[in-house]
Amino acid sequence: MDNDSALLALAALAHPTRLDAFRRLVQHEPEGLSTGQLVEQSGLTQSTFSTHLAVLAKAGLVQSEKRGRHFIQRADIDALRGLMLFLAKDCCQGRAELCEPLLAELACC
Amino acid sequence: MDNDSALLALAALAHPTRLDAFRRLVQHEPEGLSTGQLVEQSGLTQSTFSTHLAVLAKAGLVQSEKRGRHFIQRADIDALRGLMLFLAKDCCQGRAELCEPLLAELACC
DNA sequence: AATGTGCATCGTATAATTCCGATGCATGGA
DNA sequence: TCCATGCATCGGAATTATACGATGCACATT
Repeated sequence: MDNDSALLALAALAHPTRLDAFRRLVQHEPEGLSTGQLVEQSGLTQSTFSTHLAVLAKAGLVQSEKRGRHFIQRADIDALRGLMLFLAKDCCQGRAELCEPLLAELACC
Repeated sequence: MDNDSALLALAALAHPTRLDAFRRLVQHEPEGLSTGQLVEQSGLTQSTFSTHLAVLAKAGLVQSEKRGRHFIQRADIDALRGLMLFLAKDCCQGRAELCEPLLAELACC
């Protein structure tokens, strides 16, 4: 993941509605959720939520698959992983001692 | 790190100038960099950069320490770690299989 | 005490984001 | 074929972010 992609991903997640939707999608991997279900839970208008979804999609964090009349939205775990690796590089490059506590905490899951 | 703090941190990093400054500060841990050095490299006005720095500080990602007439800025690695753990929880909660590749890639550093 | 340096903050102009209703398009069912 | 559903997209209004110059304050030097 390059700098621009990371910026897109960070901006996409830096909004309550989008962060919430993304988390819900991750929790519903790998089945995904329909756009309607996400809209309903968000409390926003369908059109408003649709633009939020487009931001997540443009950042590569969410991918949609057409299933009949519905769209199934799915979180792209690889993209999340890419973002985390990008952030990790910031603190790990040449200085592993900064990241070891992170690895220790991650190991618990 | 709770949801609101994560949103602040994500928004703080979701800007080219701030992401760049934060990365430079991480690379200069633990000595830090003076505000002036950061301003000079950013190519922006001192006042503009100062507001960016305030955003990072409000998000807890950067802490400043007064040293004479200068301010030494330092990246808060714990805050970065907190953000990464927050993101990791999204993909690891109850589903470790999603995170194992992440751990494998992080292990290299 | 007087001056210069380093930074925060205020005021303001411009750009971007966010939100909604309205509209349009494609699909599935009557 | 005709209608209803699910979603994207357009247009516009309100809010927020971004950038700058000007100003003010604190500290160090002279």
